[in-house]
Amino acid sequence: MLAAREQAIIDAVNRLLADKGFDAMTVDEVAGAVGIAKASLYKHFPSKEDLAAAAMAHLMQAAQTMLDGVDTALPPLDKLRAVVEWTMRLKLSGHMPTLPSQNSTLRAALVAHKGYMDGLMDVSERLGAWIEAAQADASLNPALPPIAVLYTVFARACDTVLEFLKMSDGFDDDTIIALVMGTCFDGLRSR
Amino acid sequence: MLAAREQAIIDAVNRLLADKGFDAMTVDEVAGAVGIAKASLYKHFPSKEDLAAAAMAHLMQAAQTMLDGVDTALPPLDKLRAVVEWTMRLKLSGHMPTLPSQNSTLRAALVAHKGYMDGLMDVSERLGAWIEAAQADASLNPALPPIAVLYTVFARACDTVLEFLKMSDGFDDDTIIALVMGTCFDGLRSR
DNA sequence: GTCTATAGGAGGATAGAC
DNA sequence: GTCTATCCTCCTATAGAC
Repeated sequence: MLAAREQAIIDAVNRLLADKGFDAMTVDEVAGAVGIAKASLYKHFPSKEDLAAAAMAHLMQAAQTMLDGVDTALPPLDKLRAVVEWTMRLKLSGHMPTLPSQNSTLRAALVAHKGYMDGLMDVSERLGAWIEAAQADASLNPALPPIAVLYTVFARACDTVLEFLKMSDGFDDDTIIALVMGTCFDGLRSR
Repeated sequence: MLAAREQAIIDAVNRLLADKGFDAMTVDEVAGAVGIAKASLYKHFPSKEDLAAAAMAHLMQAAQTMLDGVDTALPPLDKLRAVVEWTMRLKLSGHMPTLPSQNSTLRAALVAHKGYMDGLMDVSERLGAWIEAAQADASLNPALPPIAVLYTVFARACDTVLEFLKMSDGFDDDTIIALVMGTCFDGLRSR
């Protein structure tokens, strides 16, 4: 009941963060989307930053669930492909919250949020293991530092190419996914 | 004299936009950085959005100058590499202004700014010609729609991987450039 | 064109009743 | 825990003197 309400709040924050970003999102809008008063919102979450942190923690949970669902029999490179595709579909469908990387009070709220940090660590470690496995079987370029690969995967969540291609009509979501998956794993050059 | 002052304003805006982004940048900060009163600023530029548009127009001019300087004897793919490298070095050095892509009043100011739009068109067309030439000689993957390649090049200006790698110490700028140039053109997979 | 001073409004957060 | 009403700070923009 209380959990259900808080989940509704987090869902609204997720949508608004994906739509307009943290700065443009107002607490009034969140309250309006949930259908409660702003003061009630502040009984559940003490600040706007905490709202965003809760949404990001929820995103990490979703990521963990997705990782759990990846077929363990797949070659490691294909596991990574599945993750990148999931990330991009989330973004294309308007469910990927975006945060400004420069805002320091926001970063403070994020690192203070145990659920978010634990989720992020877990996701990073599991992806890191797949990356190293993919480099060990030489399907992934072994010359790349694993951390650079990890960040490149994470960056698909912020990729402006997706929205640009979505606006320049003529591409449906599947085509966009195929294109950006191609440039991500195979690069721009001919093979 | 007036031009010099306006150039100083634009330089300050450029730095602040690169540092904190449009929303976090305040007009007071811009005035303070230039060393004039806020009201004086508004005699030169009628709104905060116009400040940003002027900065972006200046960026387009810089891009055009850079394109002029690219050796015409280079193969088209290497011309594109030079552009991507220039973009990333600008970002790493803190001179790449970043604008929120969702802000509608800001977009209106941008499309209303003739200098910016003309510069953007010119840059896009010249890059487009290089992209098609690189696909014609098969150095660039001919299966990719040129517009997708163009956006992928533009996106290097917003790439979060650069700042992430810069923060996770152990990489200097040249190493970061080499890594991201590699993933951009050659992809994550082994060749 | 520069300044000081201020209008005007948006938005995060809170008081206090129920 | 929900509401209404309000506080207060910050920020864009302008008025008006010099």
